[in-house]
Amino acid sequence: MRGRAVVVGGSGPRSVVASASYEARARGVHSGMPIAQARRICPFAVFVPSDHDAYRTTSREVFSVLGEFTPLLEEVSVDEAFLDISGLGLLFASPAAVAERIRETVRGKLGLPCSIGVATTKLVAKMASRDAKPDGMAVVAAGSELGYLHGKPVRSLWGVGEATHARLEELGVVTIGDLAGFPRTTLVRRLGTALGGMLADLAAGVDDRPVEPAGAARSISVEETYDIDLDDLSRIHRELLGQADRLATRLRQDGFVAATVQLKVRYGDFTTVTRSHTFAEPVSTTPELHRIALELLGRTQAARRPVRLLGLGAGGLIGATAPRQLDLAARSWDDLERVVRDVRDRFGRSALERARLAEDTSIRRDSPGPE
DNA sequence: TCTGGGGTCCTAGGACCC
DNA sequence: TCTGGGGTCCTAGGACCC
Repeated sequence: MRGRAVVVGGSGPRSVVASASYEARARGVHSGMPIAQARRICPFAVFVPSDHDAYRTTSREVFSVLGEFTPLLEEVSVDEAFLDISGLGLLFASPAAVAERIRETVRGKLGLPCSIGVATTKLVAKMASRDAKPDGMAVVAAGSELGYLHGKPVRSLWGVGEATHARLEELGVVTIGDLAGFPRTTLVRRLGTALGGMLADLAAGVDDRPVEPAGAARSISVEETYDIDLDDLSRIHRELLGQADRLATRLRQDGFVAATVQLKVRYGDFTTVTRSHTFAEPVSTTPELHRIALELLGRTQAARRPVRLLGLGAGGLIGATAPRQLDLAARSWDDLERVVRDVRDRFGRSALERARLAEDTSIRRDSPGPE
């Protein structure tokens, strides 16, 4: 397929383009575009389904190569990472030399091209890497960041999407240079504290975000868009059972239990609602997740309105083996008594006592356990 | 043209706590 | 009888990224 227009994505009527070769992109195909549209504008392209297992495997191989250069590696997606190479100064003649060696190694070991942007900040490195595509390298030397940034369109900034772009356009901001000329207070007022502040910084070339290796996941979710909208409640219940099962499997694989469960429903007209619930005791099993999903579903208009998409997510993730906080926020005296009994069974009679009795010196602390 | 799936982070209002 | 200030957590929606 080398040299041909190739479009990767699902085969269903509602599938979108996951990725496309540069030949296809030249014809106007891009990620997120409906496959049906891609077929219209590029009928002679090769259409192939995605193979996420293969991408995951190859991704690990590439990251493994990158990890040999530095442990300061932040994976952005399956095919993209930041590397902090500031510690490699003694081993290489220049940052560009590091980048060239990485490209050679990835090509030599895995037969894959890759593109690299080299710069002093994450933002500029990210933007330079786009300039470097396909299969190249781009360096923005220290000190030349502002000159590099200011001529570019604001939309090219990482963090400026369609919505923010539209609002900036209303302000007459076209380039990053325009943005840099705007008072920070105006940006904060119009765009909010976090976004306004960040854009003001980025436009000024200020970006001290460190390269951070990924921490634990914050949420896990599954979702599916149906080829034909669902309007049968029993079918919807069954779909949610399948999703509960998939979600439970992933939670178990990754070693998590979830404090929060979220249901997502997209109706036929594309409006999307979410309903969530947080529990004192985390959940993780298929029956639990399914029961909760049905409860949450009851607070939507699913089936009364046709359903295009269903999704189930888990948040508030806690390591499955982590010690659990006993539920002291008991909902009734019965519950409270049960908790007190449980605590005393585990830690001894003196582990818990009523505060009103606390001055009674007869209460002994006969174990070094929790107070 | 009719819009995937899996994530992260932010905002705003409200409940609740001290 | 009416009411402060500071904080956390939850919920729902939304923007953004690949």
